[in-house]
Amino acid sequence: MKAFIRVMKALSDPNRVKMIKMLQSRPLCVCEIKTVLGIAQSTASKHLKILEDAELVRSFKDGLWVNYSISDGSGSPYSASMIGNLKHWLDNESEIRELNQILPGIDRHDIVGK
Amino acid sequence: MKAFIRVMKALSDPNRVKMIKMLQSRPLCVCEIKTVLGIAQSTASKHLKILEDAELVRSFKDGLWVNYSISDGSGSPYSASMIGNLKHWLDNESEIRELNQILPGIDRHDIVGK
DNA sequence: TTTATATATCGTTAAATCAGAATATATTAA
DNA sequence: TTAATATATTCTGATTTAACGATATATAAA
Repeated sequence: MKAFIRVMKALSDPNRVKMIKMLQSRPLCVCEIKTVLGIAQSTASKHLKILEDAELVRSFKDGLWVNYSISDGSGSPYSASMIGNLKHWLDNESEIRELNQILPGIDRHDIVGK
Repeated sequence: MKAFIRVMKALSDPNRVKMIKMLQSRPLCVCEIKTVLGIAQSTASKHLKILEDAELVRSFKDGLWVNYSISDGSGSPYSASMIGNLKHWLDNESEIRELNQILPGIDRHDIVGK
């Protein structure tokens, strides 16, 4: 039950759902994600931790960067199912379409501020 | 996006998930649900409202009783999908098995206190 | 009409959640 | 070693959530 609730809670926040949808396009670092969503770095980092605890995403360190990507689903049937659903769900929502417009122009090397 | 979040939030509480699982056995009134879960009547009523707002359950009045049942899924693809998943998910969890043991012995006419 | 009963709503309190700023940690570059 | 940078963690305040008791509403029974 706890694992299921963890997945549902992880998907109960708009920014976290947007993160999932973004990561289904390509892996991203924290600074790319916070830039697209327009939120503080600490906020993005915490959201990603919640997604990772629910086994919806995973992370790999690459020097100074941490790359987040969609989980392969092997960890939890609940996260695997929801990831599958979210491949198509919400695609027609304006909030999601905006992300997909911005995302191709985002490059971690161009991100300036702190 | 809001409809999706509403469904995820509705399923983010253990008592509400238990309600869904119970209602997948048979329709129930509020007093049966509160009795099985051991919670206050007002608490049960509010949880059911949240489930109904997410289109996961529906209700019909029958005199003094209000019968809650699982939604037919026509209202929302998100709720329809989650209801389908929850037909089998969590069946092996001890918390859910206990419910299914208690439930057959529950009859609204035998419920005494307020 | 009066009484009893099932449910919904309101009021309150405690706990959980989310936000950003500030700080700590870890790695790379100089 | 020192400086710069990406991320994680901590702290604090504001908002949301969940619980229960008390009250309001609606229907059935007497």
